[in-house]
Amino acid sequence: MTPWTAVNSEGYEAPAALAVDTVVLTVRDGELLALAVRRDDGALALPGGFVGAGERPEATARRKLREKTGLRRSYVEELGAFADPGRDPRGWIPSIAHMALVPPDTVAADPNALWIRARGRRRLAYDHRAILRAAVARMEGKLWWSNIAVGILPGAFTMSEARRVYEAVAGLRYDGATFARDLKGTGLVVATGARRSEGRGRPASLYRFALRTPAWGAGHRKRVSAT
Amino acid sequence: MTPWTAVNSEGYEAPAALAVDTVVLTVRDGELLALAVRRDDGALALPGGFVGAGERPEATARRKLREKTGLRRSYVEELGAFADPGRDPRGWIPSIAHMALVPPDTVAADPNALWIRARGRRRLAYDHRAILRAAVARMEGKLWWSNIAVGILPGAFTMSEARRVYEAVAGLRYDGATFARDLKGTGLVVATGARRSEGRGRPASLYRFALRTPAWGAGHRKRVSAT
DNA sequence: GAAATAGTGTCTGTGAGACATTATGGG
DNA sequence: CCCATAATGTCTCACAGACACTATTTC
Repeated sequence: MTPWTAVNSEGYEAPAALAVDTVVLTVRDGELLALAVRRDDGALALPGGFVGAGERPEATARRKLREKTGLRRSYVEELGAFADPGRDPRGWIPSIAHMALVPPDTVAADPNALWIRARGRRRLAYDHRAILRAAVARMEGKLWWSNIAVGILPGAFTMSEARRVYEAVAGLRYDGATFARDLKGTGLVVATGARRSEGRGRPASLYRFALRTPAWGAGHRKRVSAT
Repeated sequence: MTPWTAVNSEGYEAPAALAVDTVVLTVRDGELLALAVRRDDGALALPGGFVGAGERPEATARRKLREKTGLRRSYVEELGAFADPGRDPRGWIPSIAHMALVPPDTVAADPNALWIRARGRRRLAYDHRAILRAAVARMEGKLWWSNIAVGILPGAFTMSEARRVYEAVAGLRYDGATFARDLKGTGLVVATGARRSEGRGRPASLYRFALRTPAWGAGHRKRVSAT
């Protein structure tokens, strides 16, 4: 295959296209999962596509996310640019990497899409393993300082549900009592007043995030260790 | 002026170019400063340029930094992509924004370059004010968790010098004794054993960063308030 | 009532912030 | 000698982590 090329109206070589690749993350059964797409040649890649002329890259990310999962209002944030020469064998194609967070019950609408372990060692096409690693690192770093988990947790959730998500993302175990105290202390969540019974045991109070848009909690001590 | 355009070999519209814009930061007289370049039309802009085919964007940033300041080995990190349509009137030109940190004695080699207040309200061309704001926010957020200040402080520095830089970046005042204790506690700096007399007062011990490459300190409490 | 899960109360170690005190130089 | 700055020591408050104990539900 001959690589794609482009020349601009000034006569200089230009990028052949601008791509967006998205790390779609969720938590299921205590594990951090990422969405991958099996290409025609069998290789796995992150969901992505080309930015259209006049389109914002985040809009491209949301468009592709909708195609693969059907979701319309997910948390999406930019990870950074991946533009090293040779990253895409098709030619000079910089990619703006994004990270999206989706609820655990999200089904892969695309038949070629599947969930893989975000911390696994699966091979991915292009430089997509580096992008995946960047997303996991970003997620770990921001978890306690923002309402980033809003994208994974449902509208109302129990402290135990939230704890399992936080544990999966951070790769740590938290004490239930301490976790609830600290998460409430961030000011990012509020009690709904409702309760939910989950099989055996005392019903749990339900909480929701005070904001469903990006926000930061008050200054709290960095979480470095856990039970 | 007619906008630049580009079409790739597949027949689709492509970006007219890939740009890099760099926020060059330093601290002088207790103030956080950024390098700006006066264009022919009189407007101020961040130093930047186009990424060459086969060039890594960070290499472009370093190349332009060298042209404007003569510096070769500065701390440079990526801020993110700025690619909204219409951000550049010349056409579809995404920009990979970078942040560079340079010592206070850096002179602007380019006669059109000047230092402006990073937190000031000067108008900048394109979307460069947004890029500048992103750089200041990144700097504030990372200061205590990394040796990012390595780019601004000289090879050997006193705790007072370091404190003035940290204060300018964070926009806060720190207690001298507490600052020294905490900075030493990060494990990012080591004492050289030498001392330096600065006019009146007891001579100060000199320190240097243990690493001059990007690194993170141990988990420490977030600095949210100060004296 | 037993088991399971939710939630409360409390103790402790650590570290940030503040500040008093001592040390050591220059004018 | 006086002043200025550096460095040390220490007190206190807040909070993370741990864990004992109570509460409320299902089986």
